[in-house]
Amino acid sequence: MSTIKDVARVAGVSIATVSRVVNNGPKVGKKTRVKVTQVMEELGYTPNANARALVTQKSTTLGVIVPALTDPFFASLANGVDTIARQHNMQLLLSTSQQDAESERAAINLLIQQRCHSIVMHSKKLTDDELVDLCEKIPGLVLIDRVIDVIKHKCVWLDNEEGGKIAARHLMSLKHQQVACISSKYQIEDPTLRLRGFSQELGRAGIEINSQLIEYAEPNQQGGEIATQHLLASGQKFSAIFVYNDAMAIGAISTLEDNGYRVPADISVIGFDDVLISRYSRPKLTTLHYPIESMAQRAAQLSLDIKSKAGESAVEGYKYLPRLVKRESTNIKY
Amino acid sequence: MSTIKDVARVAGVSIATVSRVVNNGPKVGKKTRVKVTQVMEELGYTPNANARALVTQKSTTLGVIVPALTDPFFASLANGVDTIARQHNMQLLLSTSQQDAESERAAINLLIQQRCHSIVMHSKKLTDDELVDLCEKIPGLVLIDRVIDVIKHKCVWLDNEEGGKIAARHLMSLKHQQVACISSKYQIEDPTLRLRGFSQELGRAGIEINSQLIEYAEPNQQGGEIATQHLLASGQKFSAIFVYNDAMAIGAISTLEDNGYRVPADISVIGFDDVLISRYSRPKLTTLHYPIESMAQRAAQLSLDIKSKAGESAVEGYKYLPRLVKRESTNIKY
DNA sequence: TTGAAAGCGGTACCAG
DNA sequence: CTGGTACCGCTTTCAA
Repeated sequence: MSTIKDVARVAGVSIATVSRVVNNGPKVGKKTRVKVTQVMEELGYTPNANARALVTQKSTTLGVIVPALTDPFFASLANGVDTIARQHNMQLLLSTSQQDAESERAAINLLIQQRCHSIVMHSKKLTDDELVDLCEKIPGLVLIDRVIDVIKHKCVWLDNEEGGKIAARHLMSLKHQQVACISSKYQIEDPTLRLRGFSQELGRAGIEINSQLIEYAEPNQQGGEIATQHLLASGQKFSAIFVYNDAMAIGAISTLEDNGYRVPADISVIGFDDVLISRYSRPKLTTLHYPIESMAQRAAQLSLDIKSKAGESAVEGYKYLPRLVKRESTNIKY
Repeated sequence: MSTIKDVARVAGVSIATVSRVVNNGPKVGKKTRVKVTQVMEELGYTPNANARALVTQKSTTLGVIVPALTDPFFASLANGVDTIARQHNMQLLLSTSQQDAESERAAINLLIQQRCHSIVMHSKKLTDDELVDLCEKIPGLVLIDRVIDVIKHKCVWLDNEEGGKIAARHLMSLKHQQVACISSKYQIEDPTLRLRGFSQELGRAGIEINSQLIEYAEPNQQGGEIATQHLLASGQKFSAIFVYNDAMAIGAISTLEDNGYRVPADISVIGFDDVLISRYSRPKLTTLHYPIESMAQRAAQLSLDIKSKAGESAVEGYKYLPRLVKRESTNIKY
């Protein structure tokens, strides 16, 4: 791989001049510029980003930390960050965090080693304190899908509680009175907030959720199936189910139909997230759109902005609202 | 961010010594080692990967080039590479190529700038010649989902033709005689090979595909729907459809059912790829598993191996076979 | 066992 | 407009 020196030697100029040409610097004679450019071509010269980063103390790399890419939700998140990265001629440096605190720490350390100054991190396992510390060390660190009050201005998150409320209003507008819920057995923030918003909003209309109609299960399709079996077995009546996420919702629908219930004719089902599969399911799933890709773009932009506006207080975190996507799995109760 | 010099100064040793400690180098007094380690902690010192890469001419980064991450197929590919990267304490450097030749070139150039020596590339737009040239320039470049004869040893690909044959055998074993095909309107290699294998194998059994029963459409759900409408409208009889990919297959099923046909009771449908949605569809899709994640791991490993065994001829490319995954969308013809 | 010093490939300032 | 040169942070001989 040829270096700037090679180019300089062959072109018969100094490395300083080559550097100017490479960076479109001013004050380079036209002739010289042409000559140097030509030699660069000949030699297939490409500047070494490491050397550049070293001397300029800038990185052309945008870091992302997600649990894994196999989950389409996180793939979309990474994709959103990539969109912004491309706009700035930067590249994604990806670190996966495998759902445990230690990996999350390792992931961020690797990014620090690479002197990646802008990072979008999805962290569920590190404590608030640890994240606050990290934010101090890395000014360009932005958290996504999480809010921590003291560093709100570096957070981009979804209002899960409002999502629950929207779902509740939707079902009520469809005249449903007896509703069931399927939540995640992992009592992290998201499911708790969604459920809380949901029941609060129902409560405001005088509807109380029968606690026998709340099931907790693995947040995947099978979990949805099992939870639905329990719901059915409970003997309680219900005309609609609010499900923690789309995968579970699809599992729920499948169990419902296997048991002779039509969706949405007999029972309405509403999911959450609006991931790819919700569009492919039959009936197509009514769900709450989680605008993760926009959020990721916003987070990436925020991370980049912090750097440029260092010191200014203009940069703000951002709360997103889920949006109801009415498809086919919910209907008015007869 | 503190540097090696800071550590050296505070610890009262030379930077050479600090470097030795960092790299677990030999010949460091125990006391010194402890002292230095402690100072590193205090200062929160992290070695600068750029500086290291510069002097060692090695990269701790594994490059991946895919069209985009939104497609779960490519997300899985990236994930496979990440798995290997993690095993080697490396990180993913991701460049997206947006489906056009120019972006693919740009993507790889960015990786070259970063002096990323191991790269797994999914390229459909660059010409064979261009890729062969690139392979020469970048020894660690490995192609995935593509074979080029001269550089076969740097390719990891799927035998699409065999996939078509397997599908054909499966449908024949189910007694289907009149089969339809839905292919992609983009006549790149994959659909062509799948279709060729499929019809060849049928041909061996004396079954010819009625050319009116071959439809070409956009390779997505909607394309599958439209193609199926055409098939139905043609008035031709058929009891099974071999579909180019799962998204189209799901579209096909949906149109079939909308028109009163039961899948698989009336018509069997077989897809290709075995992406996430095929497990979520109703009926669950019978399809050909495309082991993209294993393939990606293999490609990444290959890329890494090339570097270490430079010069040796041991490294070989690898052809993968798709595997039939029998689920619910195909059944014996009555 | 430790330190001094020569780079790795660039950038940017200062002279000329 | 161009060249000389002092670093950027680190690894790696070579001596001590």
